[in-house]
Amino acid sequence: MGTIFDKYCSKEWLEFINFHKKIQSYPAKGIIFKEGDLTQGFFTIRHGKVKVVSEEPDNRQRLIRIAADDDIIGHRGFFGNWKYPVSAIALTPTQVSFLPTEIFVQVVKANSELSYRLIEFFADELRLSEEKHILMPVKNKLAKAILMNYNVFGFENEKSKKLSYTLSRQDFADYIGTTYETIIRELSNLNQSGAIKSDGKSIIIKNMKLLQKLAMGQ
Amino acid sequence: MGTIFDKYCSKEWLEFINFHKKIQSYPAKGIIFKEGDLTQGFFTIRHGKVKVVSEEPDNRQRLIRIAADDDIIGHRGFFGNWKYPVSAIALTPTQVSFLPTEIFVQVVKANSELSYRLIEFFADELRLSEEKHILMPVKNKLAKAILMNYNVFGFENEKSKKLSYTLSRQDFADYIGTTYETIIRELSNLNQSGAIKSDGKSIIIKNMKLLQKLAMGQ
DNA sequence: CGAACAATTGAAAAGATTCAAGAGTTGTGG
DNA sequence: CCACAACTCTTGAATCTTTTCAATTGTTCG
Repeated sequence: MGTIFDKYCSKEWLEFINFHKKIQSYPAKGIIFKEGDLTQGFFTIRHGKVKVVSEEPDNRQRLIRIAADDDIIGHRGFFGNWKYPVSAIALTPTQVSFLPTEIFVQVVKANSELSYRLIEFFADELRLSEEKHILMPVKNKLAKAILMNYNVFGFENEKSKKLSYTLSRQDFADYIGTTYETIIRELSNLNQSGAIKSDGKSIIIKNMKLLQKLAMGQ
Repeated sequence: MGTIFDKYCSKEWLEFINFHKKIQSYPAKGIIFKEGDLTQGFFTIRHGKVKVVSEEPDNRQRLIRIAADDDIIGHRGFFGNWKYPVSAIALTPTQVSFLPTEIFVQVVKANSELSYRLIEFFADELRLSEEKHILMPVKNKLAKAILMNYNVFGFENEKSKKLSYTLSRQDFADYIGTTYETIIRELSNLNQSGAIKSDGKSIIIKNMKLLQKLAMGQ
């Protein structure tokens, strides 16, 4: 466990990081950073749940990613034109560690193990992003999105199999690239096929195997 | 100009690379590496034109990327489960430099400037991939695809404004995620609006401004 | 030349969007 | 603590875009 820094920096550099990092808190719906802002730094989530979104030309929102404890956010603002290409918004009350850009760059350039892992991290993000291009009916994409919701946020408890935090219909729609009406209809489809039980806002996973099958496009 | 190695490795390491690299040639439609194969190494294109594709569950093809002289290919096979997640296929007769995996990893770990640039490269690839998720009608996506075709392969000559190599209807369809019939229909749309002139297989860009506007979703 | 492949067009069908109207939830101020 | 506003969720019907299937023409290469 722990963040990528904890795992791949030497003790000395970790102290350097701890000296420079700032702890910041945000309420639900709080904006951690905003698309278009100059890249100030790099964030790791201490605890909380966050969505990363991007504003579309047609002022639709696109949900890029969700993140939870120990995940990093803000990395897309690095290495390019040094503006955040996306916004990060807290879904629940969230506490983050903030590391200023120049400190981060210094740490990366000095820790070859860390920079090697960062290549790996970006390569994984790239793979995930490419996977989203696979063409499937909304039903299958939704199954995939629910599994992502589970993978990142987990269950409330093992027994209930209820997601600890369920994305809104609109968030699912923004992730998949469809409308919330369509999400609602497909959600009730998944209900009928017994894959899930959607109870008001929250979702209970009834048949994980089926959901995984659907997510693979079958 | 030159490859990422030429630009960011010391002279000594470049000699090391030159000692270990192998020059390989492929005819048009030749397979440079195949999805699912264990990652053998890393390629830079000496000259030629290449498409990177992935096989879908529904045995459709997805076109991930096109690449030309000095571009790198095969990098998606690194840093994960060490299998190529995609195939690379020559579009025209192509010559590549091949660098075995272990040599590449050795070079990356020893050249911090190179590894920093590789993070940058992957971050750019990620940005490009994310951009493809933006929802647009096929017409606009096609405009974007034609511009990509231009950006990577350029014109035959500045005067004619004819693409030096035009992707097939099927390739455009595989890139955008639609059918070739739809591409044909939208291509004739772009013809009528005066953005392009499609002359048999090849495309002439008539109105670059209009094409760029469409590509931005307007 | 002829076979294989690439491009084109039309018509019917499928899937998703849009618009519209209403029900259920949640949070806040009086 | 209730009431009202704001927000989220749900359902139905018409419409639109794209796909699918089918038939045909054009092009290229051995």
